[in-house]
Order: sequence, then structure tokens, then C-alpha cells
Amino acid sequence: MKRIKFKCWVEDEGEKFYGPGPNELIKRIQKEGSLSKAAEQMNISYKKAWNLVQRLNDNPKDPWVILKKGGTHGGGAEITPKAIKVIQEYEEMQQKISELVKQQEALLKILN
Amino acid sequence: MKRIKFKCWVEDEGEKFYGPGPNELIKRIQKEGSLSKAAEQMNISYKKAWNLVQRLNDNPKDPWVILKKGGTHGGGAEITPKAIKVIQEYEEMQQKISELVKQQEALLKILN
DNA sequence: AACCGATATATACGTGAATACATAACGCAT
DNA sequence: ATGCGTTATGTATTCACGTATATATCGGTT
Repeated sequence: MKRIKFKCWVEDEGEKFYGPGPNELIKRIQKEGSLSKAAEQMNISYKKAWNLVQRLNDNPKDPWVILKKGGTHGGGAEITPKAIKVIQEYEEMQQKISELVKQQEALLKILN
Repeated sequence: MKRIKFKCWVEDEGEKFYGPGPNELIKRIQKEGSLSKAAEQMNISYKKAWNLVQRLNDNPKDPWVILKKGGTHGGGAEITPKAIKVIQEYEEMQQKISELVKQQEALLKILN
């Protein structure tokens, strides 16, 4: 059984910036309030998750994720309104592409 | 400068089957009449190119690429009408997605 | 039958990315 | 001041992958 798949992402100066991985990560951060928990749930290393967040927070004036260390629960993470908007817009785009792809029966027909 | 990118491909039982790489490969085979020349032009090893062709030709009754060894020019490669149709349909799908993506200004606006 | 250029195929090697591991830093609570 | 849980960061190791290399095979030409 053959299926058409797709992926969309944002590049910044040719480097991967935002895609399915970061999208899922910030959603889990929003839900869990913790970067380490989010990474664990996604089965990626904490380091990788941390690196992704650093890339998103590249512009310090307009961060996506606020990381706090120390304190009552040892620290934590939360996402900004900007990140919430991005999630919404990104998933809307995914949905539109998904609907378009579903209509491409002609290609699948050739492939049997 | 941030840009939205996308990629679409066909999977068969979860394995990558057809995508941008194979698409370019069979186009070059069509143009050059040679698998080794096509591989060289794409800067991929002959082996990788050959493996891609094997996957496409998985169903021996309905091949995509005809490989001939020996003979006047040592051999050669040509693609079947089926492959030609796939190229057309695949690139048409790419084009449609591309146009949709271009309309997603809202996302880029958030990202600055 | 010898040559040529392309396909066919196995094996060894190198490279880079991701991971695992270890340790430091932080700040509120008790 | 000690403990705790989280973030922060460097180092070493592993592992998958493509590549390089070598050699065999084929069949029309000459």
C-alpha cells in the first residue's frame, strides 16, 4: 500500500528553523511546563531539545520559550503568545496541504 | 530571511519509495540514456542510484527503468512510459503545493 | 576472440550526527 | 545551609550511512 506523505518547514538562511519536531516540542512544553519532560516524551535527548529551543530563541528580544532554572520546582519552561500563534498557523498550513494531497489520486493510481 | 519549504514523497509500507531524488534521477536517465552518467551528474554514487532504480523496479512485470548491459555502447538505461507519467503527476503535485505554500504569508509574518 | 563501455555487486572505510554520560549552575523551601 | 529538581554544557562514544575501491559481467563491434 503506497501513500503520499509530505512535510513542510521554515528555513532561515538555508538552515532548518521550524518544522514538525519543534512544533511538537513547544506543544509539549506548553502542556508539561518542563523542557526535560517534553524531551523525554518525544524520545529525544534533552540536549537536542535544548538546542532546538535555543535556535527558536535566537532573537532574545522576542523569545518563543521562557526557561527558568532553580526555584520551587527546580525550574521550568513555558511558551510565549508568539509561539502559540505559530503553532496555530503552522498546523493550519499542514492541514491545507494535507487536504490537497488527499486529492492527488491520479499519482497513486499510476503506482498501483 | 525566512522561507517556507516543503517536500512530498511516496511511501510503500512505511519505506521511502519515490521523492525528489528518484524523480530527478529518472529525468536524467531519460535525458542521458545512462544510469552512471545520471548518478555522476547528481553527485551521488553509482551504487546509490542503482539501488534507487532497483526499488522502483521492485515489481518486475511493470518496471520504471530498463537497464541494458553490454552491447554497442556497453549498455544503457531508459525509462518506461509509466515513469514518464509519474514524473508528470509528481511535478504537478509539487507545483500545486508550491502555490499553496506561497499563500501562507500569515505564518511568515509572525516569524518576522 | 579481443575490446570497450556500461551495468552489477561485494567489501572495507570514513564521516558526521545523535546519543549517552557526566557534571555544573541555579534558586526556592525547609 | 542543605536538598531538590530543573536547566546548562562539555566530552566521549556509538551507529547508520554514503562512499570509495575493486572486480565481475555482458554483448555488440571490429
